[in-house]
Amino acid sequence: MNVIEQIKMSVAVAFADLYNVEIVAKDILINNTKPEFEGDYTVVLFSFVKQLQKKPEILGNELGNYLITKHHNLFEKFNVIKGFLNITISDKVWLHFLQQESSNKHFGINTSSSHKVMVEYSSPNTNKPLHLGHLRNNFLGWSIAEILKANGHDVIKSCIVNDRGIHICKSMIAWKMFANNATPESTQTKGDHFVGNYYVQFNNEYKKQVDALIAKGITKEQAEKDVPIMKATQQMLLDWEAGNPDVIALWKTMNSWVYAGFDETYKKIGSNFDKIYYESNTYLLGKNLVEKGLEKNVFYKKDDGSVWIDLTEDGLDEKIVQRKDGTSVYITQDIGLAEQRYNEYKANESIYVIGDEQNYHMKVLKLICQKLQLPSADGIYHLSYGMVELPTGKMKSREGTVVDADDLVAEMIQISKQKTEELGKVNDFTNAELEELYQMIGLGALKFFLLRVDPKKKIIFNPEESIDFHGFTAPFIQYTHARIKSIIRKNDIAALAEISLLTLEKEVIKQLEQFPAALVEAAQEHDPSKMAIYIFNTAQLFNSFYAQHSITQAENEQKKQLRLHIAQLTAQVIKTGMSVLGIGVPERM
RNA sequence: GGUCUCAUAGUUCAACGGAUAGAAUAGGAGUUUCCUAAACUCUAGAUCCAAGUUCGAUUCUUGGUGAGACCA
Repeated sequence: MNVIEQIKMSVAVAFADLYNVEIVAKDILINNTKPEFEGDYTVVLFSFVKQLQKKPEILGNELGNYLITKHHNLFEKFNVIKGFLNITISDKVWLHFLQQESSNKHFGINTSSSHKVMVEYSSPNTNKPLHLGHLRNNFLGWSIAEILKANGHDVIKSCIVNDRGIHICKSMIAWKMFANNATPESTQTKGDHFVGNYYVQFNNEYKKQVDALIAKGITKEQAEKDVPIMKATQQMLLDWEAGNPDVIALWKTMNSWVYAGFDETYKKIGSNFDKIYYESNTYLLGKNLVEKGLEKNVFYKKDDGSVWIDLTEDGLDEKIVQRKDGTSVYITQDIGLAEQRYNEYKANESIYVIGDEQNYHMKVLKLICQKLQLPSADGIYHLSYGMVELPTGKMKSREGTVVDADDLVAEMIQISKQKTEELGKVNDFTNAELEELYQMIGLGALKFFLLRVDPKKKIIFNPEESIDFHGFTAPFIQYTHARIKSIIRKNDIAALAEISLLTLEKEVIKQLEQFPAALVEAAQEHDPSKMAIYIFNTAQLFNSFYAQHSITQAENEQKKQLRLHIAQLTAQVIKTGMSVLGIGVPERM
């Protein structure tokens, strides 16, 4: 049990013992004591004042005396200021903790849980390459999966590839029209970019054709429907659905190009999946559920034959689930896929990492699943995240204002190379080691930049200003790790002695002791930024300690050993904490 | 039109209803005979507006303003 939990428990017992009132441990608020006051942790007492009919100061003193007397192993002293009971934890507690964990490679990792979670993320379209927004999605999804794993859950990473539909046909049509049988190989182009170029070309041609029709006096609306290229695309979609061999063959070929490109990108950024679903296999799912819904009177049929659900009682709208021609809509497919995945994996929880533009859609999805009484329904969780925008507004692939994922990754690696060379600290590295280091730092900076922010908030990315390598960044944390490792390489670690702690020594240990709780919180909140912030604070605190107190040249051997233990555990916490964010930490940099 | 998000230093981000609102960066001033200065120390600087609930509100409620998303 961690220190905060112990305080809560003993305060709850104290309330029962002293005043005969029952207070649940989790209702007791414990804060880090502010630096300007003496103490390690603070119990906030205001909320109990009314119930106990006691002045805060008196309550604090009675409580403090009780705690000191009953738990003299845990608490050393206390002071009371207004309604705040500031408690100093005994140094022995910190030393004991450090003794226990300083060489534990799995500190903070939980291995026991019966919870099974599926995390769906990435879910790309196969008509264009990945951009910065996809990177946020990938990093978030991958990280939350790792955070859950570190909490002992059984995690399945999944992905639904949007590999069919009108947008894919657009790329295909444009390729047929303009490519002259060019291929990624023949043009030396990465497959996803190659296909994406034809998607762009489609839109250019489409605009041209629309303008031509408007010039002939046709209205804009009509022109947009009538243009030959659009008609051809729609016909191609019908042919695809009918299984036309030529169309299917082209579709398979072009998708395979895209997958080759995606694989390269995924490999580089470290995304991977345990299970990949393809929309072309799942888009017909859910039809049987429409029948079931009608039987259960969850859905109703309109006169034109379309099927709807009325969600007005839940504060939402009426929502169509099947068109009058019998084709299903997105939501129906999603319900069908949810059911199929549950049958396959029986996960207790299903996390969808999807942008906040789909908040409404996901709310509806969960609600319908609940009304259909699907067993997976209550476990649906939408991990919603804000869009990545440019200073000029939203990124639009049609307008060419997207920040390409491959380009950005390459740029970050290039910058880290340049900075590393300027500093010249690793000139003895082999080329392979250098490449690995550049990648670790460049990608780390990028991942941290996207993960350190609360997922639900949008991120403004300014391409003019490159992502920082100083301050609240991954390189700062990586650097802290490298410095520690440098010391550890040169010094042997021996047993800890019982000595008193200086303020910064204690502060670092106290921070480290909170790591398991931080990992739990990040999982519960489904929020990697909690971990990013925690790790940064830890590194920052350690750096202050490092600047203030020499480790190798400590006052005496006991102090040196103490600090070596602190350093070792700090490095371990940084390594584990960064690893769940998908960021590596170097031995040297 | 309806629903939902968001609004904090110049900028980018924190803050379970708790003490004088924390960081980072940019600005100003410093630190290297000593473990890696991608670091450290000091300094200045902010809760969109107005009511309400509360011992206490950046946080909760209501109404505005501004930005965005979604639903027809």
